Amino acid sequence: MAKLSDIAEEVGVSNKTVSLTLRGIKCASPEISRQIHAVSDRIGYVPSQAARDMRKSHSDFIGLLGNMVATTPHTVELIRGAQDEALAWSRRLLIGTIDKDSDAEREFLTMFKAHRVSGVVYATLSRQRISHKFEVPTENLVLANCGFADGSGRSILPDDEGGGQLQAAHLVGLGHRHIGVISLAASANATNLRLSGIRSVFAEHGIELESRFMKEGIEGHAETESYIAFEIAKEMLTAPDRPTAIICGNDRIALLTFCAAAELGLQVPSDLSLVGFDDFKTVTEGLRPELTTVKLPYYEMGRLAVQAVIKGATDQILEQVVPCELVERGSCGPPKLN
Amino acid sequence: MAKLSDIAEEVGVSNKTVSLTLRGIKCASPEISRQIHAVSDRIGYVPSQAARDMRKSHSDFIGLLGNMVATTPHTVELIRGAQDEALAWSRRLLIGTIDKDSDAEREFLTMFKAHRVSGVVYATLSRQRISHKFEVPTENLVLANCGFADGSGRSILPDDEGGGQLQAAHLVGLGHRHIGVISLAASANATNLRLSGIRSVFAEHGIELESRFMKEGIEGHAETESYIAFEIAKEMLTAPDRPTAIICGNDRIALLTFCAAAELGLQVPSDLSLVGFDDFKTVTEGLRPELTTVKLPYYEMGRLAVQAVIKGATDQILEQVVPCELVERGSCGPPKLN
DNA sequence: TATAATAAGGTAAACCTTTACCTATTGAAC
DNA sequence: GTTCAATAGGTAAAGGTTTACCTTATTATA
Repeated sequence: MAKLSDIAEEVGVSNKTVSLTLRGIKCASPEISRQIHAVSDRIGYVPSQAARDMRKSHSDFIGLLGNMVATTPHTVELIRGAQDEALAWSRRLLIGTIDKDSDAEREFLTMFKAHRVSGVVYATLSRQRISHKFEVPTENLVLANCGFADGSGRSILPDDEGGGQLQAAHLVGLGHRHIGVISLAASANATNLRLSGIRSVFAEHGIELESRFMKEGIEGHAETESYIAFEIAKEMLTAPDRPTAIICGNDRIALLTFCAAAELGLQVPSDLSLVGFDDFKTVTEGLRPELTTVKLPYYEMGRLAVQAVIKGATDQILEQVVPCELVERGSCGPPKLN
Repeated sequence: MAKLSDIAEEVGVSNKTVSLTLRGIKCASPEISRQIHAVSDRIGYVPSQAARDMRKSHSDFIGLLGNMVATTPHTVELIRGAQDEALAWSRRLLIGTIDKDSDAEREFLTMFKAHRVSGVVYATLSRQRISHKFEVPTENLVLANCGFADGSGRSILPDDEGGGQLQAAHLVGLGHRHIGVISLAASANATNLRLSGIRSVFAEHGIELESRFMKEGIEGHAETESYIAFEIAKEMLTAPDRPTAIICGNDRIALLTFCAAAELGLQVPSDLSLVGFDDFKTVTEGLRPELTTVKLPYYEMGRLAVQAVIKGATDQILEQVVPCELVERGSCGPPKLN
C-alpha cells in the first residue's frame, strides 16, 4: 500500500513537506505543493490511520456500546445522531451492539480501550437504571437513555415527564375530560415519570384520573414482558362511561388499542382519540388514520451523548434532559358531544 | 497508558517474552509467565491496536457501509449478523451508515481504507441494483441485499422468489383459491421476483391471478414513495367476488390492509386471510391477531456477507441466495365456505 | 549595508508492538 | 565425551506518520 515516503521520494522532497502539505498546512512552494497533490491523487494515497493513531498515542475513535434489542428502529436513529455529531468533529465511531450484559460487553470495552478511544457512549434502548459496574474501567463515559442507579456519572435522558405532559395537554386541549391511560409496565423507569407529567396536566385542569382507567399494557418485564394492552383496551372500552381518549405508553400499545377499538366497532378519532409514544414510524405512519404520538429524541440523544464525550467531563452538568416532541397526525380529535 | 515495556521492565524480561506470553504462546518459564500475567492484570494492560495494526500493515477491521433508511429495525439485524460473524473470526467491524449516495459514502470508504480494512460489506435496506461506481476503489467488496446492475461483483441476496412461493403456498395449502395481491412498487427489484414465485405456485394449482386483484400498494419510489395500500385494499375488498386472502408486499401493506378490513367490518382471519413480508416484529407481533409473514433473512445476510469477505474472492460463487422463512402466526385461516 | 524576519525545506526521533535471528544452558542419545 | 535438540531467553529492526529542532536563502526594515 502506498505510503507517504513514496510520494516524498517521487517528488523529491522530505516526508515532512508531504505530510504538512496534504494536511493543508502551507509549507511548500505552489509548484511543489501541486506536484505532491498530483502524485497523491494518482496513486490514491490514503494515510495509515494506525500509524497516525500510534504517533499521537490516541485515536479519534469514540466507542458506542449499545445494549439494544433489535426490534425497534430507534437504535439506528441513535447511531445516526451519534455518527453525525462525531463526523462534525472529525471523530470516528466504533460501534458495538450487545444483547444482554454478556461477555460481549467486556470484549467491546476492551476493544475500545485497545483503540485508545477518547470516550465511550453506553446506550440502552429503554430508559433504565444501570446497577452493574463495568468490568473494564472506562474513562469519559456518557450514558444515553440510562443512568447509574447511584446517581453517579453523566447521562443523557429523555424528558419523559414532559412527554407525558405533551400527551395529556394535547387531549385536554381538544376538549377531552375523560381520558384513560394504558401505560408501560410499572417496573419501567419511564412509567412513573410520564404518569407524573400526565397527572400534573390533569391536576391543572381539575381532571380526575380514575384508577379503573389507568392500567398497564405490559406484563412482566425485560426478558419475559408480554403485551396485554389488547385485552386491557377492550375492557376499558366496554366499561360504562368509557373514556373518550386513551393515552398509550408506546406506539405498540396504541396499535393494540387501535385493534381493540376496531374490533368493537369504534372509529378513530371520531369515537376514540388515541395518542402514542415513541414515534415508531411503521406504526404511526402505517395506521389509518395515522397515529398522533410523542416522539422520543433518539437522534438527539445520540448527538448529545457524543457531544458530551467530546467536551469531556469538564462541565458540571451530570444529567442532560432532552425534550420530547408532539407529532400531530390523525388519531386525535375533539370528543363527541353526547 | 501502560505499555508492553512497562511490564517487561518490572518483571525484568524482554519485550518479546512479554508479548509472546500474553498472547498465550509458550516461551517463558512458569514462574516468569505467572509474574507477567500478574503485572499485566494489576496495571490493566491492553495492547495498543494501532501499534499492532501498524506492525502487521493491515487491520482486522471489516468495513460495513449501510445505505439504510432509519425506519426499520432490519438494519440492526443485519449489523448483528455481521458483527457476530466478524467476532467469531476475531475480526472487528467498522460501521458507517449513510442516507443517500452522498459525500458520506466517499468519506467512509476513505476511512475504511485508512484503516486498511480487509474488506467491505455494502448493504442496502431494500433490494436494489447499484449502478453507481464507488469513488474510492475498494477491494474485496461484498454487496448485501443488492447487486451491481451489470452483474459484476459478489452479492448476498434474499430469495425473493422463494419468499413469494412461501406466501402463496401457505394460503393455497389452507384452501384459498381466490387470492389477491397487493405488491410493492413495480419499480422495486423484489416485486417481480416475488410475483414470479407466487405465479409459479398458482400455476401449479391451476389458480388464476386476476389483474383486478393484483395491484401495487406503493406509489412512486425511493424518496417520493407513498403507501396507497389502504385505498387499494378497500377497493379490492368491496369488489364483487372479493378475494378470501391477500398476499402483501410487506408488513406495512399488510397493516394498511388490516385497517381497511377493520373499517369494512371484516374479521381477520375468518373473513380474510392476510400474509405479510419482512417479519417486522412491531407490526407482526403487534397486531391482533398476529400477522403471518415471510421473514427476510437480514441477520443471515449480514453473517454471510462478512463470511464472504473473510473467505475472500477465492470462491467462484458470485451470487449467494439466502432462503426466506414463513413465520406462521394468526392471520391466516381456511376460507369461509359460502 | 547590516539585521531581522520570513519562506521553504530537511533530519531524525518517537509512538508501541511484533518477529527474524541470535545465544546460552540443559539433557539425552550415540 | 561429543553432538543434537529443545528450552528459555535476548536484541534490534521494521511498520508509517508526525513534529521538535535545524538550516539556508530570500526579502524587508532600520
